[in-house]
Amino acid sequence: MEEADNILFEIDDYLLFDAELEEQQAMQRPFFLQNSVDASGSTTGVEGRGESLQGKRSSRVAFITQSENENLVDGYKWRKYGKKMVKGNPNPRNYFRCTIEGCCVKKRVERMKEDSSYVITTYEGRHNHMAPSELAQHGAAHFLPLN
DNA sequence: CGCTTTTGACCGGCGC
DNA sequence: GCGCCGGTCAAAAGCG
Repeated sequence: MEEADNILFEIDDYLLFDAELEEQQAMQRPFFLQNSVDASGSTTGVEGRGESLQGKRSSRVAFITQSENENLVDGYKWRKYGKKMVKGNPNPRNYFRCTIEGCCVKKRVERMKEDSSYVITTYEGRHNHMAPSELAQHGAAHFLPLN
């Protein structure tokens, strides 16, 4: 398991926002993940940010991590429900769902086609529950949004 | 025994 | 309507 706490707290933070606010928030801090660094020293950057999802309730954010292991620890528990080869990428895409009952957050994980040492993780939706105990033990409140 | 992963089937949207 | 494509289902297998 790769340690990537700096990044993942930010992701968790982001997912607490409403979809309606997403575009506005993204504009105000377009590179809020840019300088996050995981324990191995890899620097990551935002892949996508709050593109307009008019009409849809989901929020979506993707980020890139240079990592051998694509199973990054983000404090949530996920169940894999699919795997697909997508066009133009020799690497498979994996689909996960949050295991908490009633929580419809999904994520997909795939390696970059240009450089397969990078992992792209895309989160979709908002958790309807707090993050599990590990985050709480670290004082997750510290990372909650200011509003 | 209760979960998770695996994997091909299935499905719906979209372009032609 | 048909086929491609991305996303999801679900049965079976795997695992602690």
